[in-house]
Amino acid sequence: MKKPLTFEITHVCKQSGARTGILHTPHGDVETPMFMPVGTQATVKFLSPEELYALGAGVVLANTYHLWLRPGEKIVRQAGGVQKFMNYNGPMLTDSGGFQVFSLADTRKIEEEGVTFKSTLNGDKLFMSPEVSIQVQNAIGADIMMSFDECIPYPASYEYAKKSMERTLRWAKRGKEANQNPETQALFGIVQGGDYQDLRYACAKELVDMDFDGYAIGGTSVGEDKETMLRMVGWSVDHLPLEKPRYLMGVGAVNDLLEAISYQIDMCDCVLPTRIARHGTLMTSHGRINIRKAIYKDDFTPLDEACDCYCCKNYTRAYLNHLFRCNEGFGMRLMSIHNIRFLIRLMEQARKAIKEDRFNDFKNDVLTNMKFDERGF
RNA sequence: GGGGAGGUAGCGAAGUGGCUAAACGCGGCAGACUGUAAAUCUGCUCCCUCAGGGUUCGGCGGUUCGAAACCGUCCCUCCCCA
Repeated sequence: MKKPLTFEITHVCKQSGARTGILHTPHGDVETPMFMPVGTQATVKFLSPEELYALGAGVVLANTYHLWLRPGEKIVRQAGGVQKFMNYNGPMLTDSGGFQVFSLADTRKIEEEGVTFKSTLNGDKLFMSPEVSIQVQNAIGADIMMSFDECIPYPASYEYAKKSMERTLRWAKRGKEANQNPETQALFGIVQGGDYQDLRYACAKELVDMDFDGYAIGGTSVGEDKETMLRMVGWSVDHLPLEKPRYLMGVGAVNDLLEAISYQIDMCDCVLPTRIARHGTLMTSHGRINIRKAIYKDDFTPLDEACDCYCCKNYTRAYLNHLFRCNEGFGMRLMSIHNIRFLIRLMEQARKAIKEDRFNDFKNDVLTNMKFDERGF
């Protein structure tokens, strides 16, 4: 059977064990480890596809739940798939709706068959199962699809984490069997199991037995501390095959990304850079700043003199401060461009360091020189 | 000249005898944000030696146990007619 996705490891860092690779997708090749910007509603908020190419965005995410509700997967299919619909010709990945099981917890009910959501748009009763999620993702047509899982909150009891993880495994199997496009759309399984070693191990092993195109680590970045997150990542990764791509879901703080790479993580996505940009918080090589602050009102220096993005090359902090205070969309756009470019460039630098067998040095330099606080951005 | 409306914290605007240092919005000052219900959310925003105290609602005077609110007077804005 033709494979929709192949993964090639190009180097393993002698210092750290971190690796670089190339992900070959139907919409092109991308280098790993990489950061993937999130475009939930078939758009990375405020950014055009041209800007995404310019940023070096490898893979862009879209969201199954949100596109299912609006405009509906049939429209996306009629458009010729999500890439045609949004005019983005690079590789794309759809999250399954599993995160909405977590983020929309107040308005949903989980059962073995699937999850009943109360529509966030009009209150309609909606039912998403592993089969529905895959059908919708088949219609959306992204290069990589995710299994429909339950992203559980932290903390969760052992009993609940176990019950949920076992159900997520059954859902993964059902989703895989429901996939109509196994030769053109890759499907990843998602390791769950909360903060419990044996559950993470068991989940990973079962998923590997099912043979997915890649494996994701889910259930992190849901309120736990950094130490806990890394513990969960470590356990999840222990029993995953080295030759398959590994995707740590929902991680985008600088220190988290660098730690993830140490665990041979190849892909990360996060709304963090775009969300905080819209809220006026920017990642810079000297740490985090909030452009709203009065001290930037007459600061005519670039946001980050070390950055090569369109925003930093052409505009000042004073101008960004002004645009933010005026609530101008162009400010949102410039700041989104910067934050995404900041993380993508960080990953470019990480890849270079890996290839030069000095990733640990690189990581330590970044974490000390950038003066990032506990949050890591 | 005649008639009418009104002056409340940086701005707009509620409040028309005690529950009011005074709603709410804006502005300002901070904080949060990790597979996006997020251009969102939270806190603070008269002064001070701040679990307390001080001084306020155009000015002055009065009524009252008590006034931003009631009365008198003065000042100032805006609208209509001439």
